[in-house]
Amino acid sequence: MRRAALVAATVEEIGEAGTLDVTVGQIARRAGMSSALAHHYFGGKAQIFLAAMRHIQSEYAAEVRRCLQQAEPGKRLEALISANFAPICFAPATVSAWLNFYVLAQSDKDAARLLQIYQKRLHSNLVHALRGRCAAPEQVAEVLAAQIDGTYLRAALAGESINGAEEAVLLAAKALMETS
Amino acid sequence: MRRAALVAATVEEIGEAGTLDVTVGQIARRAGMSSALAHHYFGGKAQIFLAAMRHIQSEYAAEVRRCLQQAEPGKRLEALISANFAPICFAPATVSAWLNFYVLAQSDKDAARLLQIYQKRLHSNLVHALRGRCAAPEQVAEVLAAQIDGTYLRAALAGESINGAEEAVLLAAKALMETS
DNA sequence: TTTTTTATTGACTGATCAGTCAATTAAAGG
DNA sequence: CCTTTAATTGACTGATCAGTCAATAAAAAA
Repeated sequence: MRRAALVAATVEEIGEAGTLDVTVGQIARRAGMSSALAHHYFGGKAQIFLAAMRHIQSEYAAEVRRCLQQAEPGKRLEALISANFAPICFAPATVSAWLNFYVLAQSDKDAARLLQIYQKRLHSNLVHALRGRCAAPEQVAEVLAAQIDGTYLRAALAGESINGAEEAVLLAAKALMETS
Repeated sequence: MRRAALVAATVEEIGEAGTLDVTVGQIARRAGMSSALAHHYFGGKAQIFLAAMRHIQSEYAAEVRRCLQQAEPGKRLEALISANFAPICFAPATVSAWLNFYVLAQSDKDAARLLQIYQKRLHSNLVHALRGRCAAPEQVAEVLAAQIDGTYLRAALAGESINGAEEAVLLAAKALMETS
């Protein structure tokens, strides 16, 4: 499928360049087609990138479901954190795409809407996972969401030493639950 | 001073656009001069933006010094966190510039170096402030640095509801110190 | 005043790129 | 086999912009 190839090529290209300033031509060439065809299938550059982010988010959502399902009831939070740092979600190119997506969401309405969906879902997942394990799930969820995003940010910049990221978030989570 | 005006205009323009894709012409016009003059003083667009980030970082460093100085020895960490959320450092345009700076640091050598300086200094400040207040200052500093960056990230995207950001980081800091 | 240096700009250039389109090839349907 | 539909592309276009430069104005030095 051409659309799938373009979505994959988009993530790879952005991951390699580290910026959203990749041309449609580059993406199309990597996907093995002409830039005109890319336009034919998606209409424009913005829509190509949004499709790529939707794909990343659906893979993320699937990973979350998978981890939550096979988690014992009292370990939902650990499963949720684990999902965020699964290889599919935490690959350098993926993280780089996220970082650029954040920047885009500041100026692009569609990106902002897509981001809000992710944030709301993460928040509600966190609150649910925290219920019964701390006194103020809402407040702790906010803090933990920032912790996850911040760890992502640093991962995108570190490149290599991504080790310890999940452990860091787990540490914060445990500390927050024990003291609130 | 022309250079100062350009630096200020750069931050404003990026803050308003939410992206690094602002033209030298826009920046120069906001600073009340021609784009040719902007090139005359800085040499190129990249250097204009780097100068703006250096300015932001020097203001930040000054705020950190100020807060640390007037803090009692046992409250260094609180002072450090407070500095990060001072109006000068936490203004929407400033946070937006930071976010774009992060993205740039993925592909630009000079930006990466500048970012590393900031990260190293923040880390060493955190470790110093944590010494004697928890068992594993190094580890906690990593977690807290991510917490601060993540909170910044969310601030750039929230726009309005920046309230509670400092409180969130403080909450995380206290929890981490009590449990490690 | 004259000269030299600095500040300043409008007008260009060269390159890049998103998006279009008419034309070609291939596939599907009848 | 013929026809209709879909896939595919090379070649363009129009616009944008970073960076240059020669020329002018202003200020400083002599």
